[in-house]
Amino acid sequence: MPELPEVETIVRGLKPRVTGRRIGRVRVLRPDLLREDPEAFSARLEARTVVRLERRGKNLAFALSDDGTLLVNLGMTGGMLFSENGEPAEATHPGVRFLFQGGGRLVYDDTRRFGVLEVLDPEQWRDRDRALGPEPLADGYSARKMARALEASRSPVRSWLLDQRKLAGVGNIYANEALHRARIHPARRARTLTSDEVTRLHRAIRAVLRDAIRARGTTFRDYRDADGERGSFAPELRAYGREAEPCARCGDEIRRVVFGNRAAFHCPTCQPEPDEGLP
DNA sequence: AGTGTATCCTGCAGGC
DNA sequence: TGCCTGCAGGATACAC
Repeated sequence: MPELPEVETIVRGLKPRVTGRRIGRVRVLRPDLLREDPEAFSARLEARTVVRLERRGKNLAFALSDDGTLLVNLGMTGGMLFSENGEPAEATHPGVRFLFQGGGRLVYDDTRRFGVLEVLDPEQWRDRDRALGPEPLADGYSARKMARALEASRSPVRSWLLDQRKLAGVGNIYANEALHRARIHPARRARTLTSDEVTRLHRAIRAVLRDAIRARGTTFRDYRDADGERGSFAPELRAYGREAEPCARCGDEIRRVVFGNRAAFHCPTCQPEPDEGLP
């Protein structure tokens, strides 16, 4: 569910609420969200202060006063809900509750429980951070850098975009949207993109992520921000979820194809099929 | 190296 | 109304 724009929206909402606050009690209602036992997890958080909160790819990283990091991946249906008084009204499947000293409650909520919460020591966090690709919205992320990385891969470009080791934060919605905006078929092999196409794709990714952040994310069904509010980007989607609807650019019918185990949406006219070269 | 498949889990929409 | 199937913003492990 949550991709870069959704996680960014949650982080922005949470930051002023949790930064500088000391964690009191941690209650684990759903131990399968963790990779260690609930007692150990809670013990590594209680009495620590959140000194900083940042987004890395699709993850939330809470920097703690003892140099540990609480890393949260929201999976498909995870969310972080904050309430100053009592349980957040939107919490339907609470998994972990963080009670702050002096009031304030943060609830990790997740219907399907594909999410993961873990406390990392500095070395573990450093390794995890290194394993992720660059941030697409970083100033230093140029079309040139992207071109070099694409050249090294024979994967379909949509699969490349979903690989968090190549680029951190893009998921299925925004991969499809960026490819539609850039007029590139999702199954094109990464290394076959022309330099014009790479330039368009680089620009399209950054534009669609920024547009979606401005709209506070896409709510298809589950996604809610830290206050339980929906994102408003869904009506602006041009390809994702629009099978059989007219393409906003040319009017042809958007098609849905499946590869890499995920649905891909494209306009057959604007995003022509790659000819894989007959024998 | 890349890709299809399965897995974790719940809820909802659509067909009959 | 009820039952069944398929599908979903993610990540990973496996066999070929």
